[in-house]
Amino acid sequence: MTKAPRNGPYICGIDAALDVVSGKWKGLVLWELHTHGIRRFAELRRALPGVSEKMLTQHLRQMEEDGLVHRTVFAEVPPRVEYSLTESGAALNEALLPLGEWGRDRIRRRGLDVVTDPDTAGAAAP
Amino acid sequence: MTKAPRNGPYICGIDAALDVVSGKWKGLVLWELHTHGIRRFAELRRALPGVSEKMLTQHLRQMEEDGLVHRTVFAEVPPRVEYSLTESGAALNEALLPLGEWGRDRIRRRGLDVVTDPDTAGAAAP
DNA sequence: TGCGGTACTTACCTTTTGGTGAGTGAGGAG
DNA sequence: CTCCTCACTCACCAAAAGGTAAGTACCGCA
Repeated sequence: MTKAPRNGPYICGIDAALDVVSGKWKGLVLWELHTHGIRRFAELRRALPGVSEKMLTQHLRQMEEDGLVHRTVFAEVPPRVEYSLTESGAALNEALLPLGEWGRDRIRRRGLDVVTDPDTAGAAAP
Repeated sequence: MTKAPRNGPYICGIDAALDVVSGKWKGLVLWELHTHGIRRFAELRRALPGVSEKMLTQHLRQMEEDGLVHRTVFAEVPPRVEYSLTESGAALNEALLPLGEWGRDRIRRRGLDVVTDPDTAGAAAP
């Protein structure tokens, strides 16, 4: 049987929200799509340092199922697939902003490591 | 050697924040401590439907290490241990509020299941 | 005398998650 | 002619997360 779409039962809203963003790269995908609007598969892959193709497709499919991203396939050669945020995905991103700020604060206070790669540099990080 | 405290390297603040709240019950523990101020171990266990003792202690220890909760042990018989939020933990909770609202919205819109237990009923859920 | 409550720890097991490396099929660059 | 790019899929494996059941030491209650 195929994996059912995540559907609880949940204990509260945070529970439901965390279910949808938990996954090693989902937060980053959300942020990348937020800052760039539309991204192709390979662009996302390059933007996420260390992601495997399998995980990226897996996460993108789940996020599509969860109504967070649009997936548009162009019947071209070479193939082209574009991803962008749905309204719900954009709202989720908004809701994640305070969390990102808390995280940056925490990194500052505790002197934690941050990976800096050329793509991320220059853009305001969440 | 013991598990090192979570310390990145992180790609952004959301990354760091999600690292700290990811864990099946952490969001709920945070919320429970937020709404009640101080809770004992057994109270938390009863408040989280289905949590095992092992997971609860494990999560509480990690959260203590991460500076989210205070742990006060009373050298009494029977043993008494009280948990409460640190300043950082309280700030994290604040940062989670918009996320909780997004989650509740999602539950409403998609008609997802919610577990309702007597303890949670009556309090405003996150 | 035996049970339940207190806050755990430990050993063992299953489930979930993530990573690796290969294959696909057509076009464009060298 | 060969390699690279595109956007995947598939089979297999390793690690992490989580669950189960038992044991600990002491008390109050019946």
